[in-house]
Amino acid sequence: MSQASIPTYDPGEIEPRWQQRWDKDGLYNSDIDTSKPKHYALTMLPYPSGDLHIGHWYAMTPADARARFMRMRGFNVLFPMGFDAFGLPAENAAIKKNIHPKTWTYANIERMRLQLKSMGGMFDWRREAISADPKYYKWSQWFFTQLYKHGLAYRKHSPVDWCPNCNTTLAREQVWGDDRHCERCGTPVIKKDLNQWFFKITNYAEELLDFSTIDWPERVKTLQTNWIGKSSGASVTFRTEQGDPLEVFTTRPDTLWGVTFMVLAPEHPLVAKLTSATQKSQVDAYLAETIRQSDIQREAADKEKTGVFTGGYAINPVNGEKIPVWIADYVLMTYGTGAIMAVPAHDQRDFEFARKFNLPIRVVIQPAGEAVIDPDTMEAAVPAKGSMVNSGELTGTPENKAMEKIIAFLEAKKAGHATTNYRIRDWLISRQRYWGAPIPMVFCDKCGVVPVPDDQLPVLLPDDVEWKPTGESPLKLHPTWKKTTCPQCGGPAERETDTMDTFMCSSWYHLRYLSPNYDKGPFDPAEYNYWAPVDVYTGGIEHATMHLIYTRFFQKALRDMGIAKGPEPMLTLRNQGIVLGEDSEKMSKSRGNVVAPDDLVKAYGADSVRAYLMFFARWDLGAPWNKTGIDGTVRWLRRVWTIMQEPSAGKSPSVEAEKNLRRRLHQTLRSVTRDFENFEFNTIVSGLMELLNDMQKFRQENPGPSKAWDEAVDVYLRMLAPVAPHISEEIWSRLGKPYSIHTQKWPTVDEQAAADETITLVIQVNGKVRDRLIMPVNVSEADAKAAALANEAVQRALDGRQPKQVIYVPGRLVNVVG
RNA sequence: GCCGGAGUGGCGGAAUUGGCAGACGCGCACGACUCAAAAUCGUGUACCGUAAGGUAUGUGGGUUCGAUUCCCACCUUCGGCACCA
Repeated sequence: MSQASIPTYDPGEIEPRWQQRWDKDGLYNSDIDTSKPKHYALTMLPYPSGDLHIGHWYAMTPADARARFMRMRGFNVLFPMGFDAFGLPAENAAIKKNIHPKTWTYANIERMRLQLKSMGGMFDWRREAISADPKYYKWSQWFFTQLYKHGLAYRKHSPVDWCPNCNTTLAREQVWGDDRHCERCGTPVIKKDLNQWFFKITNYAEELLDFSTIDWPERVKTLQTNWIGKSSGASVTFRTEQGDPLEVFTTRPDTLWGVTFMVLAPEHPLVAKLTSATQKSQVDAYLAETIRQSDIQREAADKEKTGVFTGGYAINPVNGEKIPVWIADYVLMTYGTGAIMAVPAHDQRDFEFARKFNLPIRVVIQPAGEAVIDPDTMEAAVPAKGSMVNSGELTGTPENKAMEKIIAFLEAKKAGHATTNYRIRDWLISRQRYWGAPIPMVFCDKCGVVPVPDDQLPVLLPDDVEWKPTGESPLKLHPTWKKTTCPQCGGPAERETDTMDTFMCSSWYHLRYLSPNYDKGPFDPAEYNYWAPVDVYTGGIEHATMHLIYTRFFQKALRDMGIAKGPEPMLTLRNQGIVLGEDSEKMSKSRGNVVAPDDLVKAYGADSVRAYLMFFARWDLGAPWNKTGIDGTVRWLRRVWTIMQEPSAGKSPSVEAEKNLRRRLHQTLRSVTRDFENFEFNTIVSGLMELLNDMQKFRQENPGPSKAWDEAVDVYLRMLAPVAPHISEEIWSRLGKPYSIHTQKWPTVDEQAAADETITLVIQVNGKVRDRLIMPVNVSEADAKAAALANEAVQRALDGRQPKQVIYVPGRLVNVVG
């Protein structure tokens, strides 16, 4: 057989053929097998938007390669796939094209499933779960009622964020940026007062800060930590003149003697009672103005302070002083207690307010050794670092004792105590949209709010609905759907007409994958006990303070309700970056810079696309797409194709040549193995490219039969298999090796073969490289130093000077200092 | 303002623990094959310099025999948070 008899590499023929074979053989079915360690690998489930995007490929193919690697390493790997099928885009597309959201969604799923299959992934499709499927959302609803029964779901009338474009409320996590825009569509949100369902994620604020049992990226942990926003301080209770308790939260209770006024949020419940007759018209005018302004205007940090005096006073519990109470919109009702004690000497915001309204300023913290601060001439609040002064019986307390002493003082006076505040708010779960899981609650005039009993779940989403948005839940406008009977008393009742945030569905999908058809519970306990938790989770960082915080909350809630075990749902998390368009901008249809994976597969084959996506950027960073770059991986796979299949004929290699080949082979195996473990996909491919270059050179010089060559081909194909599953399977089969390459063992590094026999000894003078010498690996220190000192380039660089010192790093270098 | 990521050739990037900076690939240039082109193969490719050599990992310092790597102070950029008490 000559080279001419090796057919041309034709991925278009090879790839579908193997995909069908694997499918037919159930090669990627994962079943419980207690004889093997399990490995649950998961990528964030896609939304069925219509077409598989290059971003999906970028997320999924390296994850698939790693799952395959783990399988070859002897793990029983589960790598499932499904669809986050509820959500707004379905409704929006349906409105635009006048098709039912369900039709649109399921047609897209069909399409995307085929596209996913073209990737050659090792998905176990028997485990596919679709969140819009009643047998799925039955359990989303069941979880809702469970949370309700355990006091973790509640309904509250409050001001909430509303997206006027999406026509629905949003959770705080789904409102982004300076201009407080909707995370989905970018429209700035407005406030509305509505009765909405919430999940008590705040109950878990403290526990969510604990990442000690999981291996997650620092970035995600930081984002979540910032989001949770823990601050420690004290709760201090002032009293109004009328005797009402007026509680504030402060991180600096040691500045209590510096309080010269108090400020309430305009919405604070005590405002009306505190307002004096003379101030009433001013207060009312301010309240009216505040309501008129948007949140964005109100919360702009650079805005000049505004506010009015209520005419009322409060008593400072530490010294009995009577201090004026103001209202101002820089105090937010949504944080702390909606009231603050103002310490203008040591807080810049309070300082600005005091200067503007001529309120007194009193310094109560004095830095050691600095000039005494004059409140009349100071131009900004001074940092409260130093000993307490002007603070009654606590005057003189040093900084490091201040907190401890003031807390004890407050507790003794029963005026306050140490406490912690969190920025995170409860998760608003209600959505005024059609294409979601109905919230399974019933309102009865007699019995109040009643959860739908388990045996009446799921509460089915009706198909015959006017799903165009009106600002009201489409289910509310359905003529009959909401009418029901009370599960408790049997009397007439109405259903909740809001649907759930789709992040509810995605909070537990990793559990549904385990047994998507199980009907006695959300998941089959046998499957759960074997597979859970997720070992490796991969996806985008944009979910750091949405999905990734919700799903952690969900796991903790399930654990506390006795439904699941363990504190965390996903043990290891890795984020991929973003593939930008060739113009370095985010890919979008309107920019016309979208790269379509289908076209790439058609032009180059899935294996080349997979390899290129792993190779072209650091996976965690992403990069702009480069059209010509893929030629590199295409050429590489073509060369693999011919070199691996070239029959042996001619001169056989020397023992030395074989030894060198094996050394390179096993060194590469070592690095590729390590890189797979570390999610360093780009160097896996470059390592394989380098080895191929070496193998090609070897083969050009030694085309004859060789055991080492056969070994190299065998090991090379195994290493290639996770990256390029089709071509490796095809060559493997054409070489007459047993089906399937994907069930073969990952090769073991022969450390002896991988060991270097010679080293390149770097010869430096004063840290600058002057020469490189090939030396035996076991060269003695004396010999290495002697060789360096005798070196011509070293002598030239020394220029007659005597070496002061000679540094020897075994196996690496000699540095002559002189 | 606070927190975090990232700054290395024309481009994407590589460099176990502080020890050969620029692997691998793209692009480019030249050459081979070809009537020609594509494909393929080969050679070269950080910068300055004819060379010896010198200069280079965002900037400026420091530690060290030796720094892309460690420390300090900055700059740029991306992301998050922010009148959060």
